[in-house]
Order: sequence, then C-alpha cells, then structure tokens
Amino acid sequence: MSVPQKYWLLKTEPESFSIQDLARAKRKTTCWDGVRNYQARNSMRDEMRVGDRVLFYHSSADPPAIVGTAKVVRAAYPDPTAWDRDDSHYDPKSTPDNPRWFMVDIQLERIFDEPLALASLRGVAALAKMELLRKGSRLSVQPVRMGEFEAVLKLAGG
DNA sequence: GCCAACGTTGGC
DNA sequence: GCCAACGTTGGC
Repeated sequence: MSVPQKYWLLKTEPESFSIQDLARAKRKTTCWDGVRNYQARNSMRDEMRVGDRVLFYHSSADPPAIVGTAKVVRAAYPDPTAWDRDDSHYDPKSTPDNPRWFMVDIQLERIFDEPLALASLRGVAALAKMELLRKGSRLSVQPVRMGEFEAVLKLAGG
C-alpha cells in the first residue's frame, strides 16, 4: 500500500506564470522552480510525493483566486535556477554538489470554470482554518487539509 | 543567541 | 501605493 496522497496549495503570480501558461505547456507540466523560502522548500523536498493534489492559486491578481487543480508528477529534485547567475532566483550558496533549493513537477488537472476569489472563500465554514485565509499568510507552498481540498472542489462545482 | 534593520510578500 | 506580516541578515 502506498502512502495516502497529500494536498497542497501553490501560489504564483499570473504575470510571471499562470494556470493558462500551464495549460499551454508541453504535457501540461511544469517544474515549480524559484521557491526560495525554507519552509516551502521543506514541504516540497520532504513531504510532496507523486500523486499529491495541488490547488493552483493566483496571487497579486485581480481578484486573487484559486483557479484550478494540478497534481505532483515528479518528486523533489534540485532547482538549477539557483546556480544560474543570470536567473533572478540565483543563490550563490546553492551548488550542483550541494543544492539548497528544490522543485517538483506538476501537471494541470483542471481549470475552474470560475476562479474562486479569495474574498469569496472567507466565511466558508469548511475553510475556516485554511492557511491561505490566515492573516498575513505568505507561504507560497502550503499544506491543505483533505476536507479543505474537497470543500474547494465542491465550491468549484465538482 | 538576541534583536534591530531591512527586504519581500501580497491583500487591499 | 500603502502597509502589516513575516523571513533574513548581521552587529554585538
């Protein structure tokens, strides 16, 4: 028996990479590079497994919203943008021999017919404890409870 | 190891 | 553009 799947929320600014970009990507799959926060990294490196489910969130968008779902199709491996001097996420402390930053691959599952705006999620009882709705929440890779994931799907109409 | 200064995130 | 929240840095 395999470990039960886990649930996550990944934030992205649609101006840099949107769910529509993911839909256009080869095999609707992308590497989730550029994460430079230790807590987020640890979640990806230590917790994420192939088959885990992902809520795809647009931040700094109008409105900020959960816009669809994806799944993890490759577990954590080193993020090479960390050792690319020309990349905006370059980190000289990360090297190929001793990588500090990691990424996973995700594949699009579904784009919601209507984005679920952040404001519309507040007040939903099943989401009362959701990390995304916590004041000051900034984590770009967040764990989501199974009940929360299912409640979001329900709000999205299936 | 403390903590002030600073930088970033991201909703509003 | 504002600013609250939070992470990181670095002097001591």
